[in-house]
Amino acid sequence: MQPEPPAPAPAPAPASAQSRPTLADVAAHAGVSASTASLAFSGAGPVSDATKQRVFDAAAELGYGGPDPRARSLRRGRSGIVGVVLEERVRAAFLDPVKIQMLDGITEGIAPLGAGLLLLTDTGEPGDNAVSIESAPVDAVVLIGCSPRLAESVDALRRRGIPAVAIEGATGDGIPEISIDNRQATRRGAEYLRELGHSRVALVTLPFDAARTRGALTPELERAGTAATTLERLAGAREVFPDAPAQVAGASSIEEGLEAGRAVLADPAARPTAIIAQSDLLAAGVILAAEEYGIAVPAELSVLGFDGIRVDGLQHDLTTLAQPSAAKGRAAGEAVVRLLAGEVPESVCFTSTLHVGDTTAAAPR
Amino acid sequence: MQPEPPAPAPAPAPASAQSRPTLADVAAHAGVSASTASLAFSGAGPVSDATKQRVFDAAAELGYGGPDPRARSLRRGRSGIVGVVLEERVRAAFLDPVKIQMLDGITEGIAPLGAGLLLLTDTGEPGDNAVSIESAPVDAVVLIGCSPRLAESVDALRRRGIPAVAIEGATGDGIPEISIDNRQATRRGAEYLRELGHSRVALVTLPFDAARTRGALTPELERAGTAATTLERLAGAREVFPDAPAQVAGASSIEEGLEAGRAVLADPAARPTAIIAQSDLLAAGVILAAEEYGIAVPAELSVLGFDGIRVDGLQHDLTTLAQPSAAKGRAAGEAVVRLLAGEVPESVCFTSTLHVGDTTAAAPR
DNA sequence: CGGCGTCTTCGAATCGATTCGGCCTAGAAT
DNA sequence: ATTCTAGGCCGAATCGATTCGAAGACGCCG
Repeated sequence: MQPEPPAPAPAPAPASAQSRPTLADVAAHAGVSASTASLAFSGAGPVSDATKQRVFDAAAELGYGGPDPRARSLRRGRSGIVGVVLEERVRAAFLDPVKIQMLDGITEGIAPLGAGLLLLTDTGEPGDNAVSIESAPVDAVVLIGCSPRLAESVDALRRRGIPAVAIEGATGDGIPEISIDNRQATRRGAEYLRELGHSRVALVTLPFDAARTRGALTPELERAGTAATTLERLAGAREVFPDAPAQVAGASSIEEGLEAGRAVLADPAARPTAIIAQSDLLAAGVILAAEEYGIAVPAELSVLGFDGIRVDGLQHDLTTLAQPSAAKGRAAGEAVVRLLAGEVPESVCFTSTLHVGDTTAAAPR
Repeated sequence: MQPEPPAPAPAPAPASAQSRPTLADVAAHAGVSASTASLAFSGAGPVSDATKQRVFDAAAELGYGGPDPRARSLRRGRSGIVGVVLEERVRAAFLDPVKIQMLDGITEGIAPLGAGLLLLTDTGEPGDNAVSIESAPVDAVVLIGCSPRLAESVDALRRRGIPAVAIEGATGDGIPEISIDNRQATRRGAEYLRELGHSRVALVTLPFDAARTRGALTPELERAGTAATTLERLAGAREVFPDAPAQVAGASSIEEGLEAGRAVLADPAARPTAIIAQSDLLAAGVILAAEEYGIAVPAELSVLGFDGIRVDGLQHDLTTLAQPSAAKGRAAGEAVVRLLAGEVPESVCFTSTLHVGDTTAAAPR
């Protein structure tokens, strides 16, 4: 045996490699063709165990970390990533338990895909090299509470042939939509309050527009409103209490509910006997406001929420319209799976159920 | 003018296309080379406005939705995606305000990259085609509170040459780490309590292990603990109160804090005068437990938290060790940016500040 | 001992875009 | 009028892996 002085590298150290080894390098090192090495890694084709082992050994020796996902996704035409488009900044979305439950449901729904979730925000400008909704390596996207502004992005998605599913957002473009019966549910809740004898009812609503204008609801704001969910729930309440005054909150949070609640309850003379809040967090805030004023809930004031989340720390069992948030997310995820399988999932409208807790009671005489 | 029966498609409709048009198709349609079309889209090279316009027109006509991000990322070697590795399931992570603030900070930190955030969970098995931490098209990853189990994943990252940053998790592998002074901060808080005259102090801690074992802290559990943060904060408290009993919560939530608080405060005889909770949510739960027992906070019981978040709905200004969560996230994001720029960012250890609210007071005589 | 079937392995084309060096042409300078 | 300069555009190689049809080897059966 002769020495081999020109041998580039001994073996264990990937010293010679300027850059990372590729599948081809591994194949060469293992003495097989690139195709065989590929088969070995993907586990698909028929490869003898011996060969497979040889390939893995070579990979280990070269410090090869597996096939490059970029190349793989180019060739396969799939990236294994599902985009989630939020209309707010990440922080805002994550503060809303309903959105979180939906996100969780989505992850559950797309689990069979083994796909990752890419967070995208729908904030105009696709910067220089930014990964926006228009240029993200996603196999499909879930639009959450999408605004009208999304229209062009939706268009881009269609051009790129990326299937989409919308949650709580009418895109009306052949995109399957997952929604709930906002209007009917609220009406049912309102009817329940009427049955309890309430007639002086006030509303605390979610924002109407992107500017999150706060304060008493004005006809102008109501007309200019773009938030579909807010409008639908409002309409449902108005079907029962056409003249109920409404206070608009700036977001769905206890803090905002507290503020709105203070505004509504400030004047003892004009005090309602029941408040319909458009979310549980708002309702929780309203209850705190009532406590501040020494108003007993539900004896003196009934409070109705919406969502059916467990408000961490609230000492009441909120009467609320429980919507299946996680199920919505799961349905969206499953719709994505079907879309990617070439099927055409239908839109789904979930039903909310009235959960009677201890925050509503017969109207005080 | 004659009718054109055999004409495949007029122009606007991409009817003839079996599959989606590619850049090459657009280039051909515009009468330029593929390279020129590419330059036009990327906006980089010198292309006359006229040519550029011709390319865009052709694209519009063909219904071309822009360069395929998969191919682009293969060629460019970057995907524009940053992975965030959470050790829990998505839902769990999103329920923790601290994590959310960090996520938000991360998005802020990596903003100059224009990159998207890919949510990854570190749950063992990289399923068949799953996009796991081992095979995701990410340019870099942020490890959040990573457990020892992550070791092999970290190894895979190194092999694949993917830079990583760790938040609150000792990886000790040349990975820059963003952390806070858990131990010293807790010690400072404990010292403050001692100065107030407290000596009967109990602890309510975060989980020690992945199983989230609840209950009174046993020496075995303490020894087997793998959660660095929990252990550090515990050590800090023990420096001042070596014999303080500890109750372990199953997670950082008000609910868990409430339960732990009940356990600690159940026996009137063995009641402490102060409780050091390892998170604000736990502290909030403890306060609720105190209220249940009719124990006045802070007159009869002082409660110290950790994190400095605003607990939505809590009627107290919590005395707490405020950590800069968002700043931590931002620092991690910035570290990622630097890593991708080829620099070597250093580890950063943030300092928490003692915020004195209205939940601590001198120890009752 | 030869034909045939099966299990492996290999070649070569392909996915879609980017990029670098070179070539061409028009305008400017002398 | 000729040469120089520079802006524009094109060709061809490349990124790294996957995939399908075909070729090779081996064992079995007649």
